[in-house]
Amino acid sequence: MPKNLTEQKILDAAHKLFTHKGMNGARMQEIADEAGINKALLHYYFRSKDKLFERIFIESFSQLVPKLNILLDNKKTLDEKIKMFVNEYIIVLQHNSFLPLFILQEIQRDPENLYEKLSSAGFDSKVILNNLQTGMDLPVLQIKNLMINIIGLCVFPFAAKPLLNHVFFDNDEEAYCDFLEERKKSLPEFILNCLKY
Amino acid sequence: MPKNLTEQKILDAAHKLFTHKGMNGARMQEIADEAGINKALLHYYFRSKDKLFERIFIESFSQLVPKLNILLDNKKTLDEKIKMFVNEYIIVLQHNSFLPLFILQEIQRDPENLYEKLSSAGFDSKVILNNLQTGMDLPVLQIKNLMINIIGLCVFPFAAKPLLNHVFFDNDEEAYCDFLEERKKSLPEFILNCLKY
DNA sequence: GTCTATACGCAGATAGAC
DNA sequence: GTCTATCTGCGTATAGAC
Repeated sequence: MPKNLTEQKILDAAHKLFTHKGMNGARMQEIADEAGINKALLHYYFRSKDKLFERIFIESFSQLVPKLNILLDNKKTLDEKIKMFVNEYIIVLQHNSFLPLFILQEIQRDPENLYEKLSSAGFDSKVILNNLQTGMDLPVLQIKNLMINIIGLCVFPFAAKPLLNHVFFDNDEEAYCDFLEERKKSLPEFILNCLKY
Repeated sequence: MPKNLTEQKILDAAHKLFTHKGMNGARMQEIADEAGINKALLHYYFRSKDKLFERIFIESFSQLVPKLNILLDNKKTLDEKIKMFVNEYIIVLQHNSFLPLFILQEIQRDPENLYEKLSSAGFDSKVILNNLQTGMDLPVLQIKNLMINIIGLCVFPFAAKPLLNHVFFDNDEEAYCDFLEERKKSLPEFILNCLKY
């Protein structure tokens, strides 16, 4: 819980603007307006745009990292892992529609920075890959492929949402929500089917 | 073929910078440097940054649109359509690694603008959906789901490339190329498997 | 066509009153 | 803590010489 109300208003406004427009697209003035305060106050609380962005970005992407570790839970079968992972991953994204594109932009803008954050958030791809491999008995490359497929399938409908919603659902927001809701169930089936051959 | 060499050098430079950094991230000075010419010359040839960007963006994304119409070719079976589409789509992306994120950023930055361009490039989702539906006998929602899956699976490895290459291939560029090459074959199988149940 | 020099505006950041 | 006013630098764009 943040110290006071102003700080929280700034964080909320910054979250909205940064996730919608990215680091380069968002303006400090816009953030101040959105928060209903003055530009100078932003700097009083967070010193610089970089620092404010850093704060928002870490808070946002950190929500996703723990979900990856669902794939490590040895008490579950592969089926259960995938179902639970997809479900929880999509739930986070439903509450943060702009997160995927936000992260993708950062992947491009400053990859080195992101690797460090991933590590310090407790992500280790080798552990996950090893774990999956002992449970599945497939070549490593196929496991990598599978992970990329799973994540891509979760992420893409959000990253491309404005376009997909227009093309496939005539910009009907509710229809798109239904579509995502349905997808939480159908996607694990889609993925698991591919593994049965 | 452009009128002269300078114009071509500018277009090449602009293409590189815009696709790597997006409209907001790219700087006119950088583009001029990359082209080995002066900033003023950019404006002499293209008047404004907006106009230059417009030119590059249309040229880039137009390469992808025609590929979507592969799905309309009634001389092919569904299997063949999907195989050919995935293959050709990925080939374009291999020659334009930054295209996916470039387009995703534009989806966010100015969606309205993009819809118009899609239409004028000859894209009509309803025609494609209708065509697929008569061939497949599935509910419309499932067809939409399928299309989103196919495109997402093609696009994601490129949109997230810098991160995926680091996490799964230790930044070995060649390994990542091999992975994409292999994927051109395995992806259609992955998708078609899901449809056989 | 291509350059140098410069105008102009905007965005991030600071100074200082309250 | 919060404001107004202001500085500084950068990025786009233009003027004008060659």
